[in-house]
Amino acid sequence: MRVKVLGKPSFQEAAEALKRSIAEHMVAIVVGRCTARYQGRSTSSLGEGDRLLIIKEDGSVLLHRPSGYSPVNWQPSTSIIEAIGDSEGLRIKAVRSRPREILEVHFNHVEMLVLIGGMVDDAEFIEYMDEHLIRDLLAEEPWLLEKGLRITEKEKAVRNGYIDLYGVDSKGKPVIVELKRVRASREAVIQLKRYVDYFSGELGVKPRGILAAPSISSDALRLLSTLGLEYKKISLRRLYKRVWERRKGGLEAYEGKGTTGAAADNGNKGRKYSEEKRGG
Amino acid sequence: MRVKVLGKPSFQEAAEALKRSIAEHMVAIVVGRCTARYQGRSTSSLGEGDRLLIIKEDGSVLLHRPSGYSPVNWQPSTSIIEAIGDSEGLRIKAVRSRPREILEVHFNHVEMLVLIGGMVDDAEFIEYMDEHLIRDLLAEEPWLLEKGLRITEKEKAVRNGYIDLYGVDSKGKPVIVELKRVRASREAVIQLKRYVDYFSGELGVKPRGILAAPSISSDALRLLSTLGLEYKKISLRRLYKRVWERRKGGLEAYEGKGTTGAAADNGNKGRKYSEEKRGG
DNA sequence: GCCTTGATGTCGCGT
DNA sequence: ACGCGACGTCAAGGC
Repeated sequence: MRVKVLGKPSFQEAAEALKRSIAEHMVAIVVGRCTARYQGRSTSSLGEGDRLLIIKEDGSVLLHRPSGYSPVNWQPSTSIIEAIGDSEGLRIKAVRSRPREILEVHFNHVEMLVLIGGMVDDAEFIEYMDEHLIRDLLAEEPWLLEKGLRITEKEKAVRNGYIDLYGVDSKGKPVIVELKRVRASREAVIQLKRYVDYFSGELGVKPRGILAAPSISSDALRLLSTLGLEYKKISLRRLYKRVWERRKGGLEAYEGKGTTGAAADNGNKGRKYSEEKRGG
Repeated sequence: MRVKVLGKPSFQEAAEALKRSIAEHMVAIVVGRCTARYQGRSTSSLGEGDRLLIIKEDGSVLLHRPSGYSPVNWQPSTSIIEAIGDSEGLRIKAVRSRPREILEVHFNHVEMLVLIGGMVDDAEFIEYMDEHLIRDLLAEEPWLLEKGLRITEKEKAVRNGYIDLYGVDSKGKPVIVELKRVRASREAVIQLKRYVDYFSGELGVKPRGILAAPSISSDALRLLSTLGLEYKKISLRRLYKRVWERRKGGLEAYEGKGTTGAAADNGNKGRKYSEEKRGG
């Protein structure tokens, strides 16, 4: 990591440094006073204020105000970036082709410029208990959802979208499970309804529809019963514990999806889960 | 704006500086090598790498990798932040109470620390052509949507949600308009269907359902016709031009919603639009 | 490329 | 606080 700091550079100096930094895929931070204009999917204009502009290695551009989580203006990684410095100020223009979007940031004061080269970050980001992992666990251990339930397919593609879990209950009735890792809203109910409708129409059989979530809004629950669907409460904490036990127990790897490094797809997409334990 | 830069500070120095910066609501940037752990709504762990940590005035925490739009880990503004520096490293812990979330970032190398005090940013952020503005324009000038259409209500609350525009067509038939600023997908069609169904059931009258959007996916269009609903293409560019003309023409203010500064709610929420011009 | 879904989504508004 | 919908959502995965 090589860091270079320019304090109160001239606009020309700043522009030159930025150009080099962009060409060499460095990370640049501009601290100063600016305005911004955006045109593309929407149109916005931002008055003058003190901000933080970050240009990343891949050309992502983030303009941050002194407060708040989200950038006030930005450009995703696919953008082409220009920096122009003249007597009037430092202009940074980031253009994206598809969709066509232009972000222009105009600094009339640059307090500081930081250039960072050679940042190395190959590390794996592991996320536990995303929906994917919950789905895999419940596919392997469907009794956590309901006694006697047998799951035959995960992420089953249907015309309408994707069914999280599909299977058969103890009485031989088909079951569609829609999974949410957060409180279920009306939207989730509607999503489930869609899949159930598809099956009713396509196969002539009305399957049970189960919405599995840690909690559900009262409105959603009401709608659910109106539509003849079911709610099954799940405990993320309990599922997480179960995943952890499995990993310790040396069963199959439940590593969670890594954004970098080895993926943990255990490749049993079409596998049938024949044995149903009654260990609950 | 006061900026202070510490190059390769000791962990203790860095922690002290950060504590001060947090207490005084400054903006701080840490450049260095770190790992991170998060636990709360989800759980994640991030291996060692070179990153950018930003702590804002309101206590927002953003941990950015050298690439990509979104932070790899973060904490929104409501968090309480601790900084501890010892021989092993610099630890930053950001805790949020509701929901309970903890983010810990552990730097084993600090390349640079930047502290920025007194950032001033009161500027207004103006966004043109969000859905709200389009809705207001079309409510005022419904002939842009269809000749003879009369809009009686905006954002009409019904059991199912909110109808963007509600009115009556030239033949006296009720019309429900669902508006999308972006390409309409199947979801939008389903949303519209819901409202139409509500009206059919509740009032015993089947209204026309119009999906107004700049474009529509082929699947969504197919579904739309199956359901007996209509698609009306709108041109954002044209609408934008119209808004601009109105503003220039000195009609009512169409300022777009400002996140800071004066809001532009022209307060005609329940207003009826009696006159229908046939100027199209 | 289009389409669909998930997300620690975030944000803003209304009740 | 919850509920709900928009977002320049972003990002990933299928086709």
